[in-house]
Amino acid sequence: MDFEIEIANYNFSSIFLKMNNDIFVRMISKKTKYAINALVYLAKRNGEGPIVISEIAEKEHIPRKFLESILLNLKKAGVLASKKGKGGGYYLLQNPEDINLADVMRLFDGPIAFLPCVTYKYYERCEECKDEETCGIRDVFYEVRNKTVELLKKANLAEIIKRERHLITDL
Amino acid sequence: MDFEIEIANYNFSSIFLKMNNDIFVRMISKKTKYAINALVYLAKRNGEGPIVISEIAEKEHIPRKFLESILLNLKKAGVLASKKGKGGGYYLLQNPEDINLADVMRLFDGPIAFLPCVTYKYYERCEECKDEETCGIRDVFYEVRNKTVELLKKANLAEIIKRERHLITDL
DNA sequence: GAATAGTCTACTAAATCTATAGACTTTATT
DNA sequence: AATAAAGTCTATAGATTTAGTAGACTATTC
Repeated sequence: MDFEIEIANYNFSSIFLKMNNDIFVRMISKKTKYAINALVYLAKRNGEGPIVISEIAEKEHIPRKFLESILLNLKKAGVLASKKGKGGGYYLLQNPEDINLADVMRLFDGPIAFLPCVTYKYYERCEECKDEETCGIRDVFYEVRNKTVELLKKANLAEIIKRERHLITDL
Repeated sequence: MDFEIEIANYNFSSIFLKMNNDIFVRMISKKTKYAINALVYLAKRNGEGPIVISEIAEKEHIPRKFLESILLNLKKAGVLASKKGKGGGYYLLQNPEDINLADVMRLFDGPIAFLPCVTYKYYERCEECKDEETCGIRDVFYEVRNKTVELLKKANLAEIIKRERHLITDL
């Protein structure tokens, strides 16, 4: 991986205005990241029966109590199932092929689009917008949303694990 | 524009978990939206000399005082110039072709990537990550970032205005 | 019935977003 | 020189979100 492509025409002052504070603001939340990591972990051990929270927390470096609530959310969303008591834990309820990053991100962080007027299920007009029908900005962000969702939908748990294997092989 | 494509394999519970509060959390900030709208406005009137803040604020439905600080930021970034006193105002310092959405978004909202480990200039390791080199999740988000930046870089002010004209024609 | 393991409710500290208020500086015009 | 126009700078604040933590409760297995 390299980022050479972009160096060519980088015009702007490269300094973010918010240099003093945290600039990683619009990224996916830790909740989503933890969820994805936990799901990949469970996908790798799919079929082995329930896995306890503490194992996932430890192996994936996720705060245990925080992970609890995340897994609970995934259960409510129908992605995971759980078993209480000894020998209990969490396991996938769907096939690894059917759980993709677009859905996980939406579950925890809401719509993937950059603007409310180009979301799939949560459409909302931009307050300041003069005419949505002819908005060139919207047109761009609509394109970006579509491409992003397309790539994230392809990225299911099985695919992520496959990529991991490829990356290891290429080392 | 329609969203039919996606309906086919939408597996998850379609209800966001954070239904009670604002779900439009990860979208671009109002600051960025206002900045883009102001820039497009200035691009349309490029060559007419300085435009006063209040005119932009009024026409684009942006809170005046808020817009002030945004334009100041854009000036500091070298995108705009200003003139004080009577007959003053703001105007583009760069060609409309050279001001693109990727740069504007970065300026106000920080990196475009979904993960700190795939940013172009603000790389940071994910704390919880076990091995970045073989991370399938990173691989996916790297792809998404590249495609997104590609589309957003193409979207310069001239392009946005061109799209607007096309959309009007198609009505 | 004891140990294991998930469930639920409540709380908190820190940060960010979206502004608003007001004093100050520079410039053009009369 | 005075005045009005217009951008600049500093400070503040309410609302919301994020990333947790604490602790009591419930169900299951041995």
